[in-house]
Amino acid sequence: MDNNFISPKLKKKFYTRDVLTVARELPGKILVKRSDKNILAGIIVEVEAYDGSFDQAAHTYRGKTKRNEIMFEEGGYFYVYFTYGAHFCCNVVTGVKNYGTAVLIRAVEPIEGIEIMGKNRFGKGLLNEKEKLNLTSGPGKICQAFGINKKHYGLDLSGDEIYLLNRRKISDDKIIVAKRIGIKKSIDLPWRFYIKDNPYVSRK
DNA sequence: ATCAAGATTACCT
DNA sequence: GGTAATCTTGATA
Repeated sequence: MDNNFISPKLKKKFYTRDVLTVARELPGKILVKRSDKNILAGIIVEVEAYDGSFDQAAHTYRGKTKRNEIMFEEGGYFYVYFTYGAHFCCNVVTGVKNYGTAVLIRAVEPIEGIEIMGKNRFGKGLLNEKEKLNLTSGPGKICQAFGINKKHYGLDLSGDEIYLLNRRKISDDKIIVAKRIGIKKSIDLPWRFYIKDNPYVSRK
């Protein structure tokens, strides 16, 4: 096991800042999911910011509902939603209470528990190169590989089940800033951040 | 009660 | 490149 795992867990303070600040710093951090049976982990390589105060693509744009209520809490909670009849997507809530902001985790590079992720995604632990690249290169894929679902809605990221670990910040010249993917409103906001040339990024 | 849309993915040509 | 699959949610009546 490499020294990624001695990195400290990101604390409340990290998440309670402005959503774009947090989104910019998330690539390079490590997503961890722990259970009594195993540890799954991956380096975040792609994210998108959502801000309900004026961003029409955000789930919080039209106010609080049962589905999005956790996004109106202060930063540091896990927002999981279900979409297209098939996929869960996971987010990190940011900002202060009542802001309605979060960062969607769109892709990670798997580093721990790859065999279990393979079983969750493809029903087998031994993967070829193509399958490995397809493990967690999209928001729905991450949740399937990590076994993230509705049960994890609203988890506190300072707890022990799901959390992020710090790592050195990725330098600006290695972060690509782009328009977000898969939305039909507020499409021009440059709120997607991903690591340059990383093969696990969902799309160029 | 009904309905349309969706922060996607896998599979097709 | 394009599109079917699939069902929860939120909006409207």
